[in-house]
Amino acid sequence: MAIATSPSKSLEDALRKRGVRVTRQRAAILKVLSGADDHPDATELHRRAKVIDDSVSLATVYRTLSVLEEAGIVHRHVFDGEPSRFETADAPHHDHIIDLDTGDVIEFRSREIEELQERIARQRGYEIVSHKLELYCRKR
Amino acid sequence: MAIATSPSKSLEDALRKRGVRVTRQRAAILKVLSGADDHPDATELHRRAKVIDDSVSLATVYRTLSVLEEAGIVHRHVFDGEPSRFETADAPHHDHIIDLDTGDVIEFRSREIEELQERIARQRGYEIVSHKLELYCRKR
DNA sequence: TCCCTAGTTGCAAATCATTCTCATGTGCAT
DNA sequence: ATGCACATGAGAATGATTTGCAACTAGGGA
Repeated sequence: MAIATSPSKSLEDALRKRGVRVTRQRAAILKVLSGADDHPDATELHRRAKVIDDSVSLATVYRTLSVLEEAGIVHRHVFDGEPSRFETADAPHHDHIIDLDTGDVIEFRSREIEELQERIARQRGYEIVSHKLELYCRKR
Repeated sequence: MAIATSPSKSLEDALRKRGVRVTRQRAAILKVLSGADDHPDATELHRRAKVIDDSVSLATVYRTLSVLEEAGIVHRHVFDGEPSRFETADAPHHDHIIDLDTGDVIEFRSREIEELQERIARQRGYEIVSHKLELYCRKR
């Protein structure tokens, strides 16, 4: 018989394995994060987490997001002029198109660009720790 | 005899031509901006502008930067976790390497990446309004 | 299962960058 | 030189995020 492990449960295990305590509020936030298919910000995550556990405070949402980011479980995206948005780090690396009219975020991936970046940094004597490629766009 | 037009004087003319008033404080900020070879933030620009004209307030620095940005005379860069930085828009378009250890900003340019971005956006039915490519790096 | 304690939390106050309000001042077309 | 639409300084307001602190609790060990 297969073990039905929900995505947030396996994230909880991953956290415990790293010595991070899985509290009631962290579990709620994890569940929300792994169920999200968009790129919510802290306030929105707070709103959603409260549905699961009304006691979760906004401060804890922020604290938890930092913890999860450091654990490599979520990625933070800072788009121009808006609060940070978050997504689980399970998907392979990708960059973003931000629809300026709707705020929608479309993910894309380009191995070619990635390689060019690598080459550029190397030429200048640097190694890339992280990078950000955002296309602020409008429908044609 | 050649007319010695300082970089900030020609910026002043460009502004007046666009119907933007060149006030004492705007002139000071323009002089600082055109003399800067780094990427200062508003507070740093305020510090420098006060040397020229002690009356310049931080609020006016912010207001002026917005005006200059809209006039296309300066570019604003929002790097992760730090206040916005500014530079005059005279140099051709370029992207940035941010040295994570020193905060230094190195400019670079890649026509190939630019074209790839263009293609990616187009494929998704978008046209690029602006884009951001930042490489957060460490010396190798 | 119960305990203990280092790690967590909620709340509110604090920070930080940036914007806004408003009364006063001034660039510049006429 | 003059007027007035636009600018400015000072400080309060805003919005996102962080922090101080006293009360709580996860989860390893007895």
